[in-house]
Amino acid sequence: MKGGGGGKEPPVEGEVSGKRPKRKCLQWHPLLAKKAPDFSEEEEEEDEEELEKSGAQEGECVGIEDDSEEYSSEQRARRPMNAFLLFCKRHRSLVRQEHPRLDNRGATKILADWWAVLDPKEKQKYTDMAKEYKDAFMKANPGYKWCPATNKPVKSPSHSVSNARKKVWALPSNPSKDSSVAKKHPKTDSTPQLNFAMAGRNKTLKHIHYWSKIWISSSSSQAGGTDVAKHTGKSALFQLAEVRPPEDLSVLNNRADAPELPLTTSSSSSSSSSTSGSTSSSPTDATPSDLSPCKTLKKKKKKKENKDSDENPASSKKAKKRHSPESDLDSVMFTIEAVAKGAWGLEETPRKKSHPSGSENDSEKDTDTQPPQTRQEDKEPEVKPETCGSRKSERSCKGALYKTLVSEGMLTSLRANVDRGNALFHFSPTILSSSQVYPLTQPDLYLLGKLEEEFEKKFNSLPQYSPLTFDKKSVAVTKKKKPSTSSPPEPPKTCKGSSSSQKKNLFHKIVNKYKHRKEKSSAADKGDTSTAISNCSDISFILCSDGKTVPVKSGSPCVSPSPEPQKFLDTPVGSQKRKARKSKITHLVRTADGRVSPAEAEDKFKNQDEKPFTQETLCNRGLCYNDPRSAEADVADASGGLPAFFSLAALAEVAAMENVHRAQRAVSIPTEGQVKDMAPVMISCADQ
DNA sequence: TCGAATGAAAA
DNA sequence: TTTTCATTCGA
Repeated sequence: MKGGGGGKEPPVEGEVSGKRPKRKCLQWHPLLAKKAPDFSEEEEEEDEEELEKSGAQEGECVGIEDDSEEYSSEQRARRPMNAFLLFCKRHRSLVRQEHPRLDNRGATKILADWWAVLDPKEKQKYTDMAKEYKDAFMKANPGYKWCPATNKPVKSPSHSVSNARKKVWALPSNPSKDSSVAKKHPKTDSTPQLNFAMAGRNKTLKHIHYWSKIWISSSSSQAGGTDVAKHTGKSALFQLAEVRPPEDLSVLNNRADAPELPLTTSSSSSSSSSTSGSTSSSPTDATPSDLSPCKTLKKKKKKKENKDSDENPASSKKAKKRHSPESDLDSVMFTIEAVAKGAWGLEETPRKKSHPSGSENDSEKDTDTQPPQTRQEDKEPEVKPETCGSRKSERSCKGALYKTLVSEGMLTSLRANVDRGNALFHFSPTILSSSQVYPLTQPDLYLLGKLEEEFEKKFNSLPQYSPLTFDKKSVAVTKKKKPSTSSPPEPPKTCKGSSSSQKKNLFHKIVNKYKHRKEKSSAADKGDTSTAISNCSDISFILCSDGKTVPVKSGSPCVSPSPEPQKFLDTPVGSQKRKARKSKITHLVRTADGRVSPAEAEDKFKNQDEKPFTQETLCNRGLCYNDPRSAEADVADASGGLPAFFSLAALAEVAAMENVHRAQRAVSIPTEGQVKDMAPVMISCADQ
């Protein structure tokens, strides 16, 4: 089953261990941000050690292992997945199920098709999730750079950066070196140390805290959170518990007054958008930890270039650097406090869970099954917070929480996740094991587990469409796209000439791409012939001259921006995207008079061939595909002579509102039937 | 290790 | 404007 999709990273990674897996970046985990166990077991162990160290030592950095150094250096968090990737992750298995023989590439194509067809609303869900994910990530890793840039830090494996090790959490900061980066970070060892100091469990806690909030908030907002919410709350408690260090505790005490959780705020906002921005500007400025994640290496070029120099983190600058650990602690403290006050609970509002919880008493229901203990525990969660005020209590709380979790089944789930390894955030066994050794307490683990679960739940909550559905939809779209192969577009690519080699690669890629497409398309065609699109969403988006889009229901009349032919936005063009720059690619659309611009036409025409369905079909179905990407679709229309509308996914919503205003000019969109009659309207991206 | 997709960020 | 890299995993 689905398992296919699932992945199976683990095995591979393990092997890789020797080499680095492809991914140099560690997978980012909300909690651990850095520690992902991507690497081999050994690495994992190292990680553990690191963790331990950090945790235990907290301040100290001890280089544990040399290896670790490398490791550490590499330890960059992996960049967060974007909406599409989330979508792929969620649906790849389905695709594979349907098309067992299909390789990932093929699956990816299909997914792309699905994505293209995906209802904007649905897409938005993924987008939101991605955003949330990213925001959280950024918070966790303030200085994170997607691309190390030039960097290259990449260090060759050989060299080790002793510092790196230390850093572990810290900065991997950027080793980077790049000027830009470097500037930001202080770089020096000292820095690392600082970070390091923070690190350890504090950091971990921080992350946890952060995530808890985020998820909680989100969960609350979303339905997903039912149980989760509740759990989350607990998790908060856990956090408290974790803060075992007397210091922390003391802090707590001090902080008693802390108002609400700052994090909370942020988290809430996260949904909106502020996050990243806030982050950067955030008071703490935490830049510090940037992990330069990606820096990775990957690229060959870079590697060669290399790195050595890079290594050093030289960056001196660092004005920002720092993120004070304190701040982190503070946040934790706040959280704790809040928890103690019970605020947390409020926030969480785990109400959903409340049902159950509601019982705590009610819990019995669930618990019936379970041992009596469970019940007690259930209650505890809520109660605990208060209790937790002091250390002792905390511990007790932990225990209680732990129990609770167990009783609730969290534990199980956690394990399950681990086993699966598919969780959105992978908890590697390492972590688990580490937990034992490591300062992380079971509760911590649970907490993590919860978070993960929450995350996963969210992830799971994302709609997952049945292949059939997509097939139907996609079929139409797909066909359109795939056909393109016939003519080699241009390879577009304007490559700057960057390196000839690159060009070659590019060229090669393109060629292959085409090949695949052809194959694929053919295959696809075979497979699905049906064109039923019934499922398709009926909403289309029209791009306004100003670039905004207006959503329209196929059935209902709409306004179009201007009668004039517009250009299409640069929106990406399906698979072709990579081939040609969006901007370069012209989508053609039909103007009112039905003409299509030549260039555009070419591309489209290519596609046309294959596309079986005409607009009618679509229209009939009530759908108008306008995939931005699939210019082809347009083309198809062209061929069909039917008008096509382009739907813009994401932005549409927002734009829509505005557009509406503009509607005056807009031309109403014809219904299917109308459409037929009407000449197709092209929408141009450019205002011109 | 590449590739296939999309998307976000960086150079 | 172009390049990287995030996920997945067969080839």
